Amino acid sequence: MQSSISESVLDWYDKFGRKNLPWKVDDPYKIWISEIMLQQTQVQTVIPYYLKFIKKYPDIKSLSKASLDDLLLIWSGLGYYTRIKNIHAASQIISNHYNDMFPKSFDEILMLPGIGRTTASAISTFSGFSNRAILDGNVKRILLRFFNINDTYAKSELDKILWKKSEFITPPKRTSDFIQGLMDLGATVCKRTQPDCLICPIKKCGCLYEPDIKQKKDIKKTIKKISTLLTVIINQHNQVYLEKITTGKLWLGLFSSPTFNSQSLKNNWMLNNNLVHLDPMYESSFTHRVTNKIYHFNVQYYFLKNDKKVSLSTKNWYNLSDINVGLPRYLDKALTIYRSKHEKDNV
DNA sequence: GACTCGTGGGT
DNA sequence: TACCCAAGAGT
Repeated sequence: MQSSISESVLDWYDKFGRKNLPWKVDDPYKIWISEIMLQQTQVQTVIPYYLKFIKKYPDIKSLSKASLDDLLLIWSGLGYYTRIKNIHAASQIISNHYNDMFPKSFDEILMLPGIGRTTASAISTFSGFSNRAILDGNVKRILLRFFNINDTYAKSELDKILWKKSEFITPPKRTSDFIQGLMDLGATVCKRTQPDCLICPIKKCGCLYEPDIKQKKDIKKTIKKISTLLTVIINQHNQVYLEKITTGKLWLGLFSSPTFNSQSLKNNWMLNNNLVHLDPMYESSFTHRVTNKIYHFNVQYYFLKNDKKVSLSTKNWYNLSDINVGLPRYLDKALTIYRSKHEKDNV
């Protein structure tokens, strides 16, 4: 007689589950913020961002008063910036239409921007408003292995099958603990690499996974290499010149030193701003990977003395020791290089 | 349905 | 190194 998956997962969760995560609280607002942060982002990365975010914006009311620029600043470095734009939009909806109370019904939660089926299920179930299955990366991996599902389906069809399976194994009682336990199991036992099948609580439930059988590999995707000129300008007040990114979708709304795809475009910009007389203090280069692209940044650092010929806007300068706008990680890297060189120069 | 969106970590 | 994946959703 095989034990049921739900009982086994719940027993295991009671003993080994991650119950001290900071978003294990009775507040749908905080659960919402954590669930958005956790999309495609590992727990250890999220924790410091979550703590800082909740400290500054402890409820819907404080959040709904924040500007998008404020929110991009606190999200800076976490990635997938559309998430925080959606949080901002959702906060306005909740403030205007739900009287600053996070909605309780699954359908209302699902309507909010940035919230799909898994996130809506997680928020409403963890909040005690519903008892729904989820289908995140952990649950997908567990189901694929447990039921030995062939990876020959089209993606949409596979998702349908996996959702059915997830609903099938998800119990109507203690649903919150079950879906949390399932994710914990995926993260700590049924891992992507080197799964610990010997200690797995649902092995005895009829798991069909055989770790020794090699899985077929996906088709390799080509990685684009992109070369970019990054122009870091520092003035005599230890301020850096930054512009808001307004083109494309990547890093849209964050702030950066000017970037150029070619030397001639950079030359034109230098000419238009009366900067051609400047020589770089030094140069550096580094790479920054973005999913299927690798940016190779060639950085030139300029020092600008008080120079009235220069036509850069006076509004675009930010104190290096306290930059109060959101930056992409690549600019952090570039500024870290500057700071380390600057400190050496002062020794 | 394929593609995009960031960054950190693992192999 | 080059590639994969992580509490996915939107276009």
